[in-house]
Amino acid sequence: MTCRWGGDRGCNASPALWRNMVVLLPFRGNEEVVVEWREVASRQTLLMSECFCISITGMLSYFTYSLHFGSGRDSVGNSSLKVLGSHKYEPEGGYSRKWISRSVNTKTGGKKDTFSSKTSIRPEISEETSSIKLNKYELETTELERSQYYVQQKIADNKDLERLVTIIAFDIETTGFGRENDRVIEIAFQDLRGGKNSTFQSLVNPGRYVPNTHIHGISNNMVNRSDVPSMEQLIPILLKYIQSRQIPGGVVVLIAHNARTFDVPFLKREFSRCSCKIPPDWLFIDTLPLARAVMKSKGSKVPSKVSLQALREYYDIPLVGSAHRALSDVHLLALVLQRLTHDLKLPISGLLQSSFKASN
DNA sequence: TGCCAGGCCCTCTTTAGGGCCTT
Repeated sequence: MTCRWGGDRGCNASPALWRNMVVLLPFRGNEEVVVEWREVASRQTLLMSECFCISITGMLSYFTYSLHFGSGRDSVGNSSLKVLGSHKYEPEGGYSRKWISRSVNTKTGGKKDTFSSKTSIRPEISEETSSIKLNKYELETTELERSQYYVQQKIADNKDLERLVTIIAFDIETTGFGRENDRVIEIAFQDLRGGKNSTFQSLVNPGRYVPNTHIHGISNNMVNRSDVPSMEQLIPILLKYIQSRQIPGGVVVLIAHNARTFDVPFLKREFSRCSCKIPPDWLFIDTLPLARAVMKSKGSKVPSKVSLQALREYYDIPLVGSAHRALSDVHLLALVLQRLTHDLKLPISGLLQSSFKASN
């Protein structure tokens, strides 16, 4: 299984062949996904130009998406996505197929940073700082301060900010801890608003041996295959997924456990390796400091157990799926985040105050 | 032969040591 792009309960896409194929595989009983891979040209740059998705109200959903290798002058950061159709599954009577053609603008290159015009001045914060700190700020304004300022300005400008925020939990599985030598082998996202197309998951071909199968259960044979996309091939799809979830004029916030020192630096390194950059308007939040704050507020000694699995046990959240698989951990993180923000009485605006950018 | 991830946080403290977190 290599790709999932799912709805309320998640769907599963599993290309068994890399090119010229349509695959149907069962997922969670009645759910299935149809994936079609098409080779348009010999160039090995994957573009996702067509995406058939899906959708089914009620109990079942299907996603079909078509990927093809781009040709000509297309680039990784500029491609198009079309939602072309959906499959309706009828467990007792087979399929009924209904195709809908709908274009979605998914151009990813040259995206304007809507906050950039507000980064040069910051009077209200300057008034609160000492002269020494002010001088430091003027000389060494950090990206973190800027990103926080973006959010503060956004809150000030728009009282409906919370409606404009897209919070996406994510997780990666890798071949190890080293950013330089290790590689991502699985990645998953979940838009916490839920709804159709709210989850995305894919295995990633690392192009190297997987030494830590005992951790996540992802074996060498599962990912080092021609039908599993490499990170370079997957990045355009990730960008499209995130963009498809972003509300125009809104803020995308990606949340992970230990994001600041593991997931984000790792992701940043993978993007860099593929000559790509994480979009500057993506904000990140690390739930690890939130967990430490909760434990501290409860009187627990810090450091106490604040791993994702320890938090699952602390909040008495049942284990669903396999721990250390990206999508399972993402689902768990979404539930843990609810508890953490509840315990800390932290509204979205407060949560955003702890956000940072990948460039930090 | 030595290194082998890196950052945060706390303590038995202060500039070091060690545990925790991510795979």
